[in-house]
Amino acid sequence: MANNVLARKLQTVIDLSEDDLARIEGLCTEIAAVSAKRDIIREGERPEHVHLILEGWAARYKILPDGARQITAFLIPGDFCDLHVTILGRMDHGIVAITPCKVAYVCGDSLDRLTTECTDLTRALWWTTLLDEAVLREWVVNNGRRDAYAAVAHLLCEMHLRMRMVGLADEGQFSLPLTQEEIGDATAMTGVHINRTLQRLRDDGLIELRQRVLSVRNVPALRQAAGFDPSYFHLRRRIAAGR
Amino acid sequence: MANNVLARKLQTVIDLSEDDLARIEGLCTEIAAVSAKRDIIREGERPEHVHLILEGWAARYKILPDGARQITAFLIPGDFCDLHVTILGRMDHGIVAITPCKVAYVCGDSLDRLTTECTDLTRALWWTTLLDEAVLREWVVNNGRRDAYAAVAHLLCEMHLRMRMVGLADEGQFSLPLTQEEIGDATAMTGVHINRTLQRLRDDGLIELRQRVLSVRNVPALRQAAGFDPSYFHLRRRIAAGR
DNA sequence: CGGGGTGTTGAAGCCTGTCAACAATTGTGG
DNA sequence: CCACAATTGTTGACAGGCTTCAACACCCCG
Repeated sequence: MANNVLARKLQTVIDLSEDDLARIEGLCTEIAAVSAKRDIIREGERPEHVHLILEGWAARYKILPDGARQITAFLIPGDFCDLHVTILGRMDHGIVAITPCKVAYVCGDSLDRLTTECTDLTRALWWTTLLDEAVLREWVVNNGRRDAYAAVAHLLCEMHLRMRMVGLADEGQFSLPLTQEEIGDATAMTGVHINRTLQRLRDDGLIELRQRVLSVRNVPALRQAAGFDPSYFHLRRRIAAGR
Repeated sequence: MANNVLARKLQTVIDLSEDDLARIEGLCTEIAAVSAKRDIIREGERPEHVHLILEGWAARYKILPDGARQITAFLIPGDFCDLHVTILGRMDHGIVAITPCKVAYVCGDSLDRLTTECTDLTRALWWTTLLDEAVLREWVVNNGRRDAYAAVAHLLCEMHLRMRMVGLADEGQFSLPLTQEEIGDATAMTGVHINRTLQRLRDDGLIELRQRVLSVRNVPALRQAAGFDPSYFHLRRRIAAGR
């Protein structure tokens, strides 16, 4: 398994040559540490670099006029924060570190060079963007048509699969460093109701969640409760399976 | 103003040369008519062509296990249905024609040729994809943190601006061929509640909606009620303004 | 050891859903 | 062009899921 999280993620869709691996590694030379609750990028900024999460969790969010917060994505190692800014120019939302993070500052030029020289890698980067979009569509469904129980279950299924994709989950257990309030800001509910919902998921024997570690007790049952169908990830067969 | 809807849309972000216009026109040679309520593409399909809406409205949607439908996007003239399928391969959702539509079947090869030969046009196509993503983030917010009144208002603001971008709205008035049920499937509410919400918007003097034509009586007030900030469209200044 | 953030619990209220009936509009076939 | 059917819009009463508010327990960190 590759050393670099981004490489591990891309390997879920294409095979990488030694040269590819070296190029990816070469993108991640400038690294910064961001402490928890600090913004990695703020709305309105025009960042010069593209930010790539190497360690820790972060969240995309929007703040509404009344002060409410909606998280529109969780970012885990291997995820780009702002691949789109190279074209759109300006951030239309903020990104905050949930845990302490290590973030790579990828220079736009080296990305450009990569996209002209390696068509396979370029396709894989396109894929990450389109995957983000597919995940986002699923979040619309989550906030729209699923009740609390299914929505929370679906979020857990998604994060489980994504953590597995980058080798950060083993046997149905992985680090989930979210407060109930943060889960609520993602699924559009209050922390209080997330609390009650997690209790039901626990009581039903689907999960265990202690000390910020989630254990999925019963993958098929959790997926069923969530109505989770991993095909929107467009993965090779093996990885999409529960374990 | 360009004749082709896609060209009009792209002109909101870049200037197009005569050559560019001709190339865009050249993409739209094979055209099919799809009648209302027919699927343009079904979930699971692997379309050979990329579909581009030339006339009419369509909707991206997902069906949940219990049969509920969530619309994740409305597609209007100038919108691509499945630019992503060239990379992801398989549709993870369906697209249905809301009104009778004219759809261009764009051949993947001619798109590939365009992307290797015209860097500006390629950037503009990237932009359309990234814009779709920005809109999707706003829909997560809509289904999550906005109440019925603000959510419906926001949807109307969005569609108004998008229709203006392709020259299909004049002076705060445009064709909105949606049933209240369809608006409900987009904003995650029932048709009944959409009905009551639209009445409130009417009573408050913000809109008029008759015979599938929406008149925005008071653009600033509607935007205020929605918490609508057009900056997520990343447009040139003039177009983003209300009229 | 103390304090701030986080998790937990209960009671009350509101927004939206559900169901059902009817009105209005649109579409269709003769 | 009319008559009928089907879809869409409208209204009311009632139910329910989630929110709000508030108090308290817990836990980790300095």
